[in-house]
Amino acid sequence: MCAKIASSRKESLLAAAKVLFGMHGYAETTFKKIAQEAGVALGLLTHYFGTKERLFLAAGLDVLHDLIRTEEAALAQAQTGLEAVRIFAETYFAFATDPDRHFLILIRCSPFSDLKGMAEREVMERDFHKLYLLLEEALAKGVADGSIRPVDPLRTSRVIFCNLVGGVRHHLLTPYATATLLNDLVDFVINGIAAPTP
Amino acid sequence: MCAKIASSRKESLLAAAKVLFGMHGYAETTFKKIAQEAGVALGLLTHYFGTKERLFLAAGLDVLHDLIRTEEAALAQAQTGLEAVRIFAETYFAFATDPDRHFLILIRCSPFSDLKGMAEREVMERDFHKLYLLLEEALAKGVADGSIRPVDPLRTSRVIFCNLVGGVRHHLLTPYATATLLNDLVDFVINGIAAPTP
Amino acid sequence: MCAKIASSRKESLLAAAKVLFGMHGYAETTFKKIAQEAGVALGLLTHYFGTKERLFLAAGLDVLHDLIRTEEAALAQAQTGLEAVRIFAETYFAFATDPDRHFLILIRCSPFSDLKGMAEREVMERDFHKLYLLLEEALAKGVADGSIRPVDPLRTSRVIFCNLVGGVRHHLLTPYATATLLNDLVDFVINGIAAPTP
Amino acid sequence: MCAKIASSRKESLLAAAKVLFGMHGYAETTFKKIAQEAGVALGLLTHYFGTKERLFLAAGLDVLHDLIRTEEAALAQAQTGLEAVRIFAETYFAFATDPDRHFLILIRCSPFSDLKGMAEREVMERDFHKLYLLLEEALAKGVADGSIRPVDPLRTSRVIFCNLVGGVRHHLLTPYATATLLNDLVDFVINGIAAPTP
DNA sequence: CATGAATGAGAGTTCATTCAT
DNA sequence: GATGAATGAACTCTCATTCAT
Repeated sequence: MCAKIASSRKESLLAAAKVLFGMHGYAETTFKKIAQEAGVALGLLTHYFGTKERLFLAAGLDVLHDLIRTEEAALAQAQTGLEAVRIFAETYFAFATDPDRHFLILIRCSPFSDLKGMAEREVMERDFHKLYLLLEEALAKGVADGSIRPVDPLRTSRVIFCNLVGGVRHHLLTPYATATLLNDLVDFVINGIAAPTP
Repeated sequence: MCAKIASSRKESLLAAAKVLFGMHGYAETTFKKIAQEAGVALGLLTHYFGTKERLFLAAGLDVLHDLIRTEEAALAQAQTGLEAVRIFAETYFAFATDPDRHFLILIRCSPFSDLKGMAEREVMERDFHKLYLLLEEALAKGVADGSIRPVDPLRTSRVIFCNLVGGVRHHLLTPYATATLLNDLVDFVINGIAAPTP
Repeated sequence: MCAKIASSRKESLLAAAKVLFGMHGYAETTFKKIAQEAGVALGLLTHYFGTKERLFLAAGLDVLHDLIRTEEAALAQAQTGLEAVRIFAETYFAFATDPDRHFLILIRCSPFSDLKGMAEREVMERDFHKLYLLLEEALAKGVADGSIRPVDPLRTSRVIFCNLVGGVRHHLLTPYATATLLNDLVDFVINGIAAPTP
Repeated sequence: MCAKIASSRKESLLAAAKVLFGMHGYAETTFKKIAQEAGVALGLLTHYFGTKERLFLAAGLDVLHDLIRTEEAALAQAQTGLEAVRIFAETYFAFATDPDRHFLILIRCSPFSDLKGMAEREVMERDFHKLYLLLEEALAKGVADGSIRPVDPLRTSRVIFCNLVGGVRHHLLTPYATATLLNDLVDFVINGIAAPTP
């Protein structure tokens, strides 16, 4: 029980960090606010996470790993490579738009974030790279099974990721997203890579 | 002469703000650093721009207006709608990757930025919207002149902008961009909307 | 056995405290560092010693009592009063420069230390006074046995202690000590008090 | 007048720092206490002195330079080398026991202090060395003019400084100083080096 | 217009001490 | 006895903003 209590305090802090960093960003989120939101003492933040930056990274990595696991589970259902790409994109958007997944924190500390000076940025970059690999594999598989045009998997994975990243940022941050934007992007991507039907 | 000196001081501050905000972000950039970079007195910042946020916005809007003017000039050369879309995308990327244009500041204060609490965010959103309109007009023109498939200009403009935004962030912020990414994106977009050739 | 374990834990803490307080001073030394250095649980510090100040004092007194016992044992060998004074000074310097004796902690919590606010300072002052008495007795003995000029034992003991304290601080803390300083001081003191040889 | 006001704020802080660092030591003295004692805003401490350590050093060096100037002025009156040594010692003690000179701060940040980790310790050590040189010169002069026994000036200067340092610490920090201690030390030193009178 | 000294609230972080287990 | 998670006051230092000159 001791372990459980300790664990729950740490988890409360991590959860509060995800919410507040996600909603208000790094600079606007203070230790005080996080501790109050989590309902625990201020000092526990340093106790468990060391520094603000490390907490930020921990919160982001937690969501990132969740996303990777979710993608892997979803991709297991795909029959063809083209189907895998569609599933990847749809799962990505579903995850990003589910408030309970706290994708916003990831927007703020991913390699796409504005935060440049972040120490241990490499950890985030390395783990984020795993997502690209999943997409690359799906593309290679589709080229092999004939469901996808003979494209370069590496270059095409980057092009597709631009669609995903742009879509999520439009949807979550701007007033410019149309109601169908995320669906339109999936269609745009699939049409762009699908093998021609004879 | 007196007015000229004052004006050059104000411009020095704005230029320094673009550089520093762009390189180090909002929170990391202080009045002191800006004043030192510009080589003028600290108090002039408040004198000319009021608050830090207003300076940030002024710097961002300056770049945004520059971008809009640049797009308008480039689009004047386009014959067909499809050509206009290509020019729009290429000009956007060329602007974003030209260090002298200080696009980075725009990344940090555009509606795609992580900064939510920004007052006067609407001003930025309103002016940014003009870019969307330019792209929408190009699409509508292309549909009309037959160079572009019969797509919905509004929805398609958002899809294309996702490609532009994702491309710029990949290129400027992450280690994942391939050497051909920006060209690949232009091709991907053009192929996705071009009218079929008989 | 249980008592032995407890005792060894307490002793580990005291030893670690001597080392760390001696090397880095009172403020720089934390409970965490001491517990880690000793390899025992953090809570045992309060358990055994109450407060940080009490631990500091305990560590200092331990070294002080060691010094007093060492002086007493050494003085037992002296034939004349003058010889006793010489032995006292030499023993003092030998003790202070032996790393295993942890004299540094004594420098930091003796009445010569900069630490003014120390509660229970009187305990330290009272026990430190015993050293002065040993030196006073040696001087009185020397005056009585004719080996020392007819000086006032009290006043002269203070003068001699100034030499000892100054010597130790030069040697341990500053870059100004010459290689022969401690020997020079013994000679200077002995020459200053020795009875003239006819 | 602008310069005068600014200067007086800075001087108030330095004066308050001397008093409080001297009375309560480095760790116990906080920015808040210094600013309150000086009657100025907290932020001015960083504004003028950068960090706490730099302020500490500035306060100590200010007193040290005052001491050096005082010694130099006093030594100008000396006829013989022996007289110069006596004047040096008497001036040192007079300075150290004058509350208006704030010698206590020097005790806490001189190379004889317990503070080891102090950055820029070398500055203090270098300037402190000038005192040793003054004493060495006096000794060399005395040896040359026959007022002092043929001693080694370097080694003897260190021995004498041990007397001064030990004397000041006894007087200022401990309850062991006799009423005549500082005079006794001057006599002890002079007797120890004076050339024998025929 | 121009300057930079002055302000003080608030930030992240440290740490002795407590106490439930 | 032994543990280390938990607490929160206090610390140093930052910085946008003000304002007298």
